[in-house]
Amino acid sequence: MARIKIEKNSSRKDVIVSKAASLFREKGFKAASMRDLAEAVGVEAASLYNHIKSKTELLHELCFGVANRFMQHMDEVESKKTSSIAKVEELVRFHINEMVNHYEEVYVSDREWKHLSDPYLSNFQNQRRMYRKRFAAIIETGIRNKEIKAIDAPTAVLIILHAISGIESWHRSTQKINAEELTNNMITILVGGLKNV
Amino acid sequence: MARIKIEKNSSRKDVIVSKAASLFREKGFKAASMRDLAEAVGVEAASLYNHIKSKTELLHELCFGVANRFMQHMDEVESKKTSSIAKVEELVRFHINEMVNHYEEVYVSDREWKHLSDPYLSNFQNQRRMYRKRFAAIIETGIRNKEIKAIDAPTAVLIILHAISGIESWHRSTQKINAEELTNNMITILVGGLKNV
DNA sequence: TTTCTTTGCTAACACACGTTAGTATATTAT
DNA sequence: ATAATATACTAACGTGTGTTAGCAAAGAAA
Repeated sequence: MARIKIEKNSSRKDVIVSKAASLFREKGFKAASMRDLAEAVGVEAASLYNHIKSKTELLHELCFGVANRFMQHMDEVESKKTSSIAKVEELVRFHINEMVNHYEEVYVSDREWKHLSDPYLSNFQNQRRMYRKRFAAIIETGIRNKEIKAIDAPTAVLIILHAISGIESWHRSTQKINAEELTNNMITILVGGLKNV
Repeated sequence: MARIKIEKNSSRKDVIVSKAASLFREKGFKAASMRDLAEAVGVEAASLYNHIKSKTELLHELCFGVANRFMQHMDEVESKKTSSIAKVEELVRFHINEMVNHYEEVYVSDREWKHLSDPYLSNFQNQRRMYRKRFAAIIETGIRNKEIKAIDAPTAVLIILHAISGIESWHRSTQKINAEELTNNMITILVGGLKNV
């Protein structure tokens, strides 16, 4: 009888959620079927329901797992007593790091949240909006301090966040530069471009 | 009997393709059903098939329509005798313009091409790869000319293209700055950030 | 008006989907 | 060893999907 193999400190549900992340990333939430997922896990489709409530729950788990990590990091950054530009850089570094090392979950959370349903959907959208506002507020402070160029802060946030999500292409590309180099390049362009000189 | 209303110089198929764009954008290709589309068009689902071959054909139409426009523009830009930085700016302006004025099609082409199937899929992916290579080549020339900062060109392309696709968020946002202002802000950050000073 | 073509309709098909019920088999606790 | 629990299986359900067949009505051409 096939059995889901687990590693230490991880439940069978964790295994399912993780496989779901890579499947949802590859095919999209709607196009990925529970039978696909079952096959990836090595079990029959019905068996999955001993561990999870529904397909949608998997999406919740992924989206809010990612959202909570980002929110918590924002809390930490805001409470620091560093310059605005340093805060921006730390936020950007965190984003890049998440995108490089937790690619599948972050990607899914970013692209597939549309398929959440209320009240989760509204909740998620609010968190996103809030995160971006807080990010923009940091940039605006930097502009007032003359650390940062006088630009439209929401537009800058939009550019930064989407640019980072472009690391998706990096993951797919065959001739990858290494992760550190990628990070440095992105920091140079994104953060360097903001600095007042 | 309901009839698809057409405007001058446009077929009924055009109407369907256009409605498909906004539906695919809103729900995603897989989640949007032909019955949804039929309702948006104002007709029964089966009637659509008097004008189109399949659901997938709609996606082909959208993806390659967009891809061809971008490719043709790249041809034009490459053949000009202007500086590299001017070429980059023109490419960026074109992208922004397309994203602002043909939002739905461009968005769908960008996010839903995964659901194409071979040989269309490979064809589309190749076109994308080529486009990016040609974009990167322009930047590299600019670097050799000392017009542009010494950065990793493919990374720069990745950042630029994804940043622009972030205009999606601008479309969804309630307090939009106007399109011209948005364009100027993006040009400032993206193109300005490349220039060697 | 009559004929031909276009465009719409209803009905239905075959299939893939998420999920549940009921049951068997491992693993863990007593 | 026995009982209890966790996990897997097979079978099937209802639903929604893309699409086709066959027929009706509308518009264009004669």
